[in-house]
Amino acid sequence: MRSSEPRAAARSAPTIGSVAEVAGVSRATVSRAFTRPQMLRPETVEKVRDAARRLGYVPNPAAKALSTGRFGNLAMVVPDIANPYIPPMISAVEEQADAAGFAVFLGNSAEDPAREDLLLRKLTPQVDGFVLAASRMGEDVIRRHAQARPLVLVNRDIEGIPRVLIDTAGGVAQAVEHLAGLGHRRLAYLSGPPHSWANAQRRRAVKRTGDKLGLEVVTLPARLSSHDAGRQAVGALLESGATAVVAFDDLLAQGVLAGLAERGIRVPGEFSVAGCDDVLAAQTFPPLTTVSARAREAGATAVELLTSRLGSGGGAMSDVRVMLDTTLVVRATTGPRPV
Amino acid sequence: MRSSEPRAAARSAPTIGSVAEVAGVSRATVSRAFTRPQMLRPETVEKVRDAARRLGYVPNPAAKALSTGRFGNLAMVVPDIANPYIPPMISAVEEQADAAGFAVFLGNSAEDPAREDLLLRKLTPQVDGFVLAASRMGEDVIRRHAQARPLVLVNRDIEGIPRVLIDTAGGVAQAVEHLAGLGHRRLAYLSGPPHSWANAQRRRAVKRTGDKLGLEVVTLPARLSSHDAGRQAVGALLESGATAVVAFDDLLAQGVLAGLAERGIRVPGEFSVAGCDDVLAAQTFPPLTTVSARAREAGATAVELLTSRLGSGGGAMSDVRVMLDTTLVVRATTGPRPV
DNA sequence: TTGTATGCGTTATCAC
DNA sequence: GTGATAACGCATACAA
Repeated sequence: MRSSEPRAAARSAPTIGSVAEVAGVSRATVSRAFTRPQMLRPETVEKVRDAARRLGYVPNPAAKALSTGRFGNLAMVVPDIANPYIPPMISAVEEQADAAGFAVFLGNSAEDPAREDLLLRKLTPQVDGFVLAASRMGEDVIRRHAQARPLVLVNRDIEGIPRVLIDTAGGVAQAVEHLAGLGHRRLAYLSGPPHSWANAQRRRAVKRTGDKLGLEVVTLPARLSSHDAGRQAVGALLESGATAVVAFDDLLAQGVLAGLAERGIRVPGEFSVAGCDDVLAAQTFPPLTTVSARAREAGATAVELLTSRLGSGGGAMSDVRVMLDTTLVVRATTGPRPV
Repeated sequence: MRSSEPRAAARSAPTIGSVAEVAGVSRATVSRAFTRPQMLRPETVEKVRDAARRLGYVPNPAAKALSTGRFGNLAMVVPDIANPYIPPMISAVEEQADAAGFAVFLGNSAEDPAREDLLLRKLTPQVDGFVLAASRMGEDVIRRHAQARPLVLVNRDIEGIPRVLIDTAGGVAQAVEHLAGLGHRRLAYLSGPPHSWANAQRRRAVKRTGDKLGLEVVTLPARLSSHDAGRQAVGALLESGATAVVAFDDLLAQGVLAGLAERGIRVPGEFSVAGCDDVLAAQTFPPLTTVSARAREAGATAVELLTSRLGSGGGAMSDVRVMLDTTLVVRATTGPRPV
């Protein structure tokens, strides 16, 4: 079956067989020396490891996977890698997975549910589990994938599927209270992606807290999370009569800042702006009041849930739902209501 | 060898055997229906594909890899996924790889050459090739890896290894000319990571162009590419007597803008700032004059090089070195020398 | 054009 | 404690 020339990829990499030969033992013994050393005499283990080291032997994961049905790989699928709250999460997932001995596939769905579904289908046969960040797929589709492989969701709340939720409701509520405390009476919420769990959560939190404090709350659509969308929303924002805005995320908030600056409206003197996710930190001008994100922790936690479940032989746990609290970080874009 | 319970990962996924059974053909025919349809009668192909579809058959990549020595996977390794010029590149790599039928592993070296080396070693046995962005590893180490697997570098210039270089020298030279044209006589270059090819290239371009135009050029170290590093460099910047700065990248430039704003120094009225990479677009205040990046194209090109080389049976081409030109994007942070 | 037989590198089940 | 050997799922020489 082998073509005439050596295979393209691994040309004559040492196999378990060559190690066995050099060590003067059987292939089975070599295998055991790595997977179950306690079954062997210590000196045998040493002998085998020595031979392996000399040959530069590395186990072939494809063969291992074929035999065990386990791959040593995870996949992380995200809606938009360019969104700044994603990379820290990826980074945390990668670190945590690496520490647990897993390599990580990355998939970018570009906010397209169909593409996300396809990605999962293609990745399934070579991963042990998935981390899905802010999945845009339908609940039924997610459930189907969860049946094929262990799967942990981040910022998507589906009962029965392990999930890590960054609970921005608390932080957003604090933002509303903060603005109310500064005397604002009419407040706008600038929406994010419509299918986003986070957006629904934040919108609700603004509304509820605003109602409680007797504020008027208007909700403005933005459709996308982007700088431009924020800038373009400024017109509607000013027409709404609000004196302060809570934006779905920092990108939108930054766009709003730019749009206000263009119109010569001073922040926070004439208008207050709060963001969410704390991804731009103090990088805006003025430094943005925002809600802390904990994206790194969310990623790390998701992998912990996944690997612990994989370790326990895939035994389904009861419903797991981890909430990560958030708090308001007051910087310099919020101030007293203009008089 | 199978343990009593079904394997953890793929429980009874349909195999080529089940498809063969349903379609009433041999397993070899099923295999050929997917890999070499032209060898079969069209109706046979149709019959097989039909059965496969009904069963939801997905080829097992581990078995395929074991048999062919090809994996259908690429790995992309980056120094720091949080650096905003990286995600667009990853995104492009992913798209292009996906289009060519490859899945993508992502590795984050955290700027650590040893970690990068380890990552590659662990990934090697399950990928067909690598894209290394701004690798921090030693040249000999890279060459060794390149011997094990086809490998394309981005922004790292090693003879004999295919590489895609974003040639910011041109854009940076334009920036210096632009500043000279505005009357600046003393100019600073704010450095980036010391082991970075891009940093060396940009520093040289500033120096050379400055010399040519009779400007005084001072080079300031920054060690890191970060907002804070830029802000902290402002003191040294002002002491240097320069009236304009070209920063290694936009992040540094943005930090400089913040540091200047803190001191009440107006941009571009009293000081001019230019960045590089165009990752913040118009998101700074004022919108940043910078050098275009083309990170997406670089990523896509790298994958093209890689897959074309893989397609051609791994036959080594002669030296490949793709340069992507850049140009200056003038926005609002550069202006006439203060009088 | 299609079927048969074999091997890819590993783990696991038996023997010894 | 260790050695044969049969899977795992697929691709391919070879036979028909």
